[in-house]
Amino acid sequence: MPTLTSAQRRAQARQEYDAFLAGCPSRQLLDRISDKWVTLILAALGDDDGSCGQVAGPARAMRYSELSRQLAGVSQKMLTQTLRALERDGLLTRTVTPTVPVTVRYELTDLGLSLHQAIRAIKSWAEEHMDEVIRSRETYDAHAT
Amino acid sequence: MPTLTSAQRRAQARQEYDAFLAGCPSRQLLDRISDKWVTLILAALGDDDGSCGQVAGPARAMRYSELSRQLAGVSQKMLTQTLRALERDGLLTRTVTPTVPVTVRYELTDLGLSLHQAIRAIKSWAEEHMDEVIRSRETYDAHAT
DNA sequence: ACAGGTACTCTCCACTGGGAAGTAGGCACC
DNA sequence: GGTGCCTACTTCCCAGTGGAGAGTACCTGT
Repeated sequence: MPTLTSAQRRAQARQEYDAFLAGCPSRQLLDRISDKWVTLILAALGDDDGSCGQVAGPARAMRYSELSRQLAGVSQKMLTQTLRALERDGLLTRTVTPTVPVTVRYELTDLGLSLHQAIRAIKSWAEEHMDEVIRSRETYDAHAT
Repeated sequence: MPTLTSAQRRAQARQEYDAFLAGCPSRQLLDRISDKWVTLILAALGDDDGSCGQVAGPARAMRYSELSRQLAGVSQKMLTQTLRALERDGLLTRTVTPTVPVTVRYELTDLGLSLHQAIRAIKSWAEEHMDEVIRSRETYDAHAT
């Protein structure tokens, strides 16, 4: 085989890279936090409100229905799925209390709390710079027209 | 209409929330950085290698093909799309030089660089705690079996 | 006995992102 | 001089992911 097409070369590179990717912990975490609902749940449980400074409250532990209400955009499927994933990763604990209707409480672990701190940094950035981003979008769109 | 079903109430809550959501800058940003490729491009351009401590290099500006190589997992479609979005948001600049085959250079703006700093915090967290997460997953899976 | 609440699960569907191939347009080799 | 290659994309098609909404199990109050 004399020459490889660029497509072939790219495919090969990707394969090597994927193999390397699978073994990279940081990348795995990135896939985890690159999930909209993960960050929102972290924010909701991490005492600061997850809803832009309105429904505040230092609620450290929350019930399924509370989370569902606070993150109103989430589908029940994704809420359950995401909570399970976070529990699996040791970021929160799930406690079932066999009360009248069962009560399930979700609470951040120390690990989850520490990740929440990192996410707060992103949130601060957003609050500080989001207006710049929005202005940039406006001028960009204006030029594009 | 005497009673609303819980489904109806939920639907209503979601609508109000969505309307409010649209006006929330932090949430908009969250949608932006909750994109796998956005963070990876930020990492690649932000001088520290985006590839787990291997292909290091303080390359501040990169060409399309360089990015494509370094983030080998990305499809060309998504790379283009993501770069355009980041340019629109004022996080990076796109410079076309009409050389023999056109050369396009992408470079972080100060704004992009500052976001990169925040993302580094997440990266540090990952490097510090990812082994705990992995261990948690293993024990969780073991119990589930 | 029947509506209601909690914490889910299930099914269907629309949209998103991936893969691969195509495009423009200029050089370069034969 | 035509075939082929380079970069930086765009386009098309398809599979997988997430959302909407209904269904489930179990108990309670009236």
